[in-house]
Amino acid sequence: MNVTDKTIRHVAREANVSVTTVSRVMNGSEKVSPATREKVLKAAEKLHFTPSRTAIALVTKRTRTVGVVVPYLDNSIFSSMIHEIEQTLSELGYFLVIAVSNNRIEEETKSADRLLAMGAEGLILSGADHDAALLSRLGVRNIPVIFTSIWNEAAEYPTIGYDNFGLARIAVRHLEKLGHRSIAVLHGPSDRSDRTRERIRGLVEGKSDRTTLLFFEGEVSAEAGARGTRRALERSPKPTAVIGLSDIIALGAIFEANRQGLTLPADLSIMGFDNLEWSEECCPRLTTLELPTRRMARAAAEAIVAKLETDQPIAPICFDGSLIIRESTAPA
Amino acid sequence: MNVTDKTIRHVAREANVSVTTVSRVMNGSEKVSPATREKVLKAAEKLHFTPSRTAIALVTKRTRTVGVVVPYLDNSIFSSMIHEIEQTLSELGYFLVIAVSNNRIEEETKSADRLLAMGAEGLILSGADHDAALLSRLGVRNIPVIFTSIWNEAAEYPTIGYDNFGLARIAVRHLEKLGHRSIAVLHGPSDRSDRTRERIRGLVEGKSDRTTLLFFEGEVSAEAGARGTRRALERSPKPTAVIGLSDIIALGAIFEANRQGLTLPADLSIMGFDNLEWSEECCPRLTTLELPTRRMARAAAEAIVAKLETDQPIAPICFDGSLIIRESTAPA
DNA sequence: CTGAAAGCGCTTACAG
DNA sequence: CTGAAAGCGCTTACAG
Repeated sequence: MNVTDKTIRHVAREANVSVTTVSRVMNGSEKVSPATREKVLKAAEKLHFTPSRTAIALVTKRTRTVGVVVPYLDNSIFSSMIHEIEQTLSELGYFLVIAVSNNRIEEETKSADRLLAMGAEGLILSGADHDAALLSRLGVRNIPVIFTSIWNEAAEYPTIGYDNFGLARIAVRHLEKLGHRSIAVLHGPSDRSDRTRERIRGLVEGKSDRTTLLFFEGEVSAEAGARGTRRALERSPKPTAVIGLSDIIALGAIFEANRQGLTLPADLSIMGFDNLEWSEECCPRLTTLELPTRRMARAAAEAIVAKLETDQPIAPICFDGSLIIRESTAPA
Repeated sequence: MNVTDKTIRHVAREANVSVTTVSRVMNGSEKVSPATREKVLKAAEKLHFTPSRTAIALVTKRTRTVGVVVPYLDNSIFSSMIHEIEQTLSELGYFLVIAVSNNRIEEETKSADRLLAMGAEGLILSGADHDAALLSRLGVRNIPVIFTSIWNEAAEYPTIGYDNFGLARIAVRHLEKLGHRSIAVLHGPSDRSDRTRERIRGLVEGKSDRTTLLFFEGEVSAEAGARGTRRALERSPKPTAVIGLSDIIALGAIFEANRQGLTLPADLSIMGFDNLEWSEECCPRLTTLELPTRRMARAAAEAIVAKLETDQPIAPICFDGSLIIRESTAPA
């Protein structure tokens, strides 16, 4: 890509062979004599030759690039998901391009188009809820797509994720088992996230008739968690437990409870969703639902590459999450 | 890039002009009659034509892509930095590719090479401390580079960042003004981060002779912050204040202090560095040094594009940070 | 096992 | 204002 960059022709000249032969060596073709291969390799090394990805992309119509758009980057499990995807793709000889949607459909659509423009041959998206126009464009162009962080066999594209509904049901049952009958639920924008909607549904359908759920919607942030907790504690009777549908929201709840001078978890049980890096470390240590982020990320990356390489259909996968009981929840 | 994708030739045929003319229209050249331009635009739209970035890159030797490698993605200011860089580049018609180094020189080198392989024409790196071989490779290829998050006029490449030394000095003086004479400093791996070293130097050179600094090194995480605090509180006399050289470390300190039943900030003052999104919300609200991340990110992106477009030399910039005094620090 | 030639989808002198 | 032709750096039939 640079003036000083050597081309395949320089190598050919240096090794006294044709560019065809150089190309074959660079691509590990068998049909080259060991001696010739040696010569070419030596010449390539001597000239610091790196094949032009651009030229290769133009002729092969392959970029070996996959795109992923995530709702958030900070204070979320998405950064570890990206890390795992990148690692897996890298092992498979692929590149990753990423974009952030802030959980907004329009931003996601713009981001996805941008990633496509950057050469993404396949896309990994969060959730199953997307702009219809985007989906149809992807369909027309025949772009492999995987929906992650969700499990939905009826979705337009294969989902590789986990069962938000079932996990939320586990959460509410844990709280009920401890005797909680009035629970505040702090969650992000439900109209913009099917994962959130699924969790809410799991809570609602998983709870017993004697349990009351109070919902507070806000952003996915500690600030929103604190605010939701404040509003929840103004109710009477006060809820005895709060569940944040993301750990960062639960963290805000802890902050607010501390600020109000409550003793945790005696005065208020708090649960999260994610199991972020600091969740075990916070005070009290956070009871939460661990999501199978890394396994999911790896599986998604592998599946999309398999699809790209051998046109193998993508098999939907539902990974298990797990309840991690720590110190932030106690009997009501 | 796809079978169904139209090429410039299809458009030319549809509009009854040459590919040269289509190219000119797509590039907004003046030398096209309005009527012809109209015809071409109509044809392009009708065929859903999108020029192949790959082909354009091959012939122009320009990818309009810049790469940035950051030490971390989660629990850090780097995600907002990336967001701002991406936005700026996007406004300027450029693309962003990113990679994470985990603050390790070797990973950074690998990442940088990967970004270059992906077509990055310029690189934004954190700090001024990098693999010599990488730097020389960048020099040979004449790749524009900017070092961020640091200020160092003697660096091999222009720095667009802030004065970690000066900011740390402000921090220690704030604590001293409150009467603290024994201060625990919790920081990340100093051998891997010149930014950390600068901050430590600022603390050491900024403090008065009567103040004692106790250093505890660990990862950049809440867990490490908690562990460092634990060890610090085993000392006698106990430090009356702790400063985490990142907010996430300070958060760990808060967790640990809470766990030990301390009353904050009366029993222990805690300060951070970053001003993350939740720093104002935590309990007690965190006194910290706000870093000019967004301004810095925008300036870096603009500078590297200017360099790429007009070969304008990159002017180093030092942005101001600021001390934000909140509730986590009190008189000793 | 090796190479000459065509072609991927564009841009850019050059000529008119 | 418009177009024919060469060429960017590779790969891939095809021929030998």
